[in-house]
Amino acid sequence: MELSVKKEPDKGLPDLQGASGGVVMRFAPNPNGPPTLGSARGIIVNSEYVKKYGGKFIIRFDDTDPVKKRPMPEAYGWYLEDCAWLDAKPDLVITASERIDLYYPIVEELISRGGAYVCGCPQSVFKEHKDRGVPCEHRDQTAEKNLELWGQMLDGTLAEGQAVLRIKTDMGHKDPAIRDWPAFRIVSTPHPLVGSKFRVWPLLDFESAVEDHLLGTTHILRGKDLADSGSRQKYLYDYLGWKYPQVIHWGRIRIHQFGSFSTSKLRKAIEAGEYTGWDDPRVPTVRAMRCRGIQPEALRKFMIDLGVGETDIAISMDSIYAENRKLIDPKANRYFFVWNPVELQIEGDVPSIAKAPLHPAIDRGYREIPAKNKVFICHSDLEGLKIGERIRLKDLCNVEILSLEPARARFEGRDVGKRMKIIHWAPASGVAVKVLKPDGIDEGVGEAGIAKELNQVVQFERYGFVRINRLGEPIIANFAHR
RNA sequence: GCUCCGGUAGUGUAGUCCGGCCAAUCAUUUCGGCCUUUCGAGCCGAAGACUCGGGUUCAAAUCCCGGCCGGAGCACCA
Repeated sequence: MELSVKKEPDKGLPDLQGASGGVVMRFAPNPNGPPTLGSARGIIVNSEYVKKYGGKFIIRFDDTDPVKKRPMPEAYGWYLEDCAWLDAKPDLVITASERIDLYYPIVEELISRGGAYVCGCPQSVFKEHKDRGVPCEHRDQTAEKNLELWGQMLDGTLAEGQAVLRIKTDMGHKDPAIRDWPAFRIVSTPHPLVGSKFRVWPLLDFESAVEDHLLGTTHILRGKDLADSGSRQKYLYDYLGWKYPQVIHWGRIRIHQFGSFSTSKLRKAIEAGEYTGWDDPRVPTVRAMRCRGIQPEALRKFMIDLGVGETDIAISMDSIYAENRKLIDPKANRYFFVWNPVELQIEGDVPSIAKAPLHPAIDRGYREIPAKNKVFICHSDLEGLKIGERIRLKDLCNVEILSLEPARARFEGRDVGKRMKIIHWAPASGVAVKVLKPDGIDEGVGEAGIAKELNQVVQFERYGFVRINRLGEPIIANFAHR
């Protein structure tokens, strides 16, 4: 008898076709800034597939535009740093700008096989040809002529803007995006990494296609904005007799809390001083997340759960925060931080030391906070109090409110009462703390023990999780989430 | 204008290829209760979705056609 089998919900990433023998996958950023959350998705999902099937994970810097998307020399290292932090160390790192002379022999081969030609049409003229679907005069040049012109591109006889190398596809192709696409152009601006070593630079479609072949890439994950690239590149693969990798496209990712962002826009805003830097808590970079105490595992889990759908998605940081909270809640020590502090005078026999657990559920010992007849409480807490009300100062004592302005209270015993309103406080001798949040800055005073938590994630009770980033006066913490 | 790709709860996501086990998964979110010397933590419970219209079929989230909505490409950008 056959048992009916309940369909199991798929966990993790969908299977890749033809991946059983291992995969070679790459993430190919242009290093014109540090990785953003969008890059993190590419880094994480590619590396996760390599972990799943075995093989090689490659970081390839597609830095072939010295002008419009000019690379930042520092950014190459930033990518590697963030990859390591994301537990996605590449097996191989290559940089396209250092490999341009690998591409030139391929061009000659292509020209000889009639797959490419040097086109001298001004951009606007060629666009007309493309729109009408008719070849331009250069398309039928002989291979010899093309080789000669290619040589002139390389040796400087032809100036920037005078010629491009095109891949021959089909000028009558029903999709205008596919018609004879440009593969190389002349750029006289020096490249930030290799200077003026090359003057003829490949465009993305060519560089990426050739590198994917050279590196033995088996599977490509790319944004669906590049969906037409495959159709273009297949012509090149056919001329050369290469086998095209499997391709998966995914949609654009937007984040509610950050709106739409691009590396170049961020760069401008930072240069203009709108943000303090690439790790400003208001910015959606991987390093900003790190400084806020977001754990790499949280990012990994989140990105893997997103999967590889082609739909454009608008996600909320809430899900990342929820993942992160599960990870850091058991790890983070608790401290008191009072924002918008106001003084509370307390009459009577207030204990001179409060003994409070570093964690409510896990035994990690205690912190000792000096108290006295004066403490700080939050202005917002004071506003909610009434004269005569009895409340508890957490881990210290109970008090009865005598007056609100100025704030005064009377010691009313140390035993924890049932159903009593509990607020937190900070010692009069506390340290200044400044919390940088995505939506503003909170300043206040915290207990001195915070200074022992440099580079750690802690929870400020009744406030949220923060990462302590700099000691000093004040101590600087970046806000993670509630 | 030409071309391509999508559309499952507020947000994501599984299921769609190979129709029935889907009165649709999981997470997040929101709300309620319990617990708690912080909390948006924990425990328990609830809310909430197949873009629309036709067709095929005993049976459609799943296949076909059309509409609507959304995204992308048509750069000497990546």
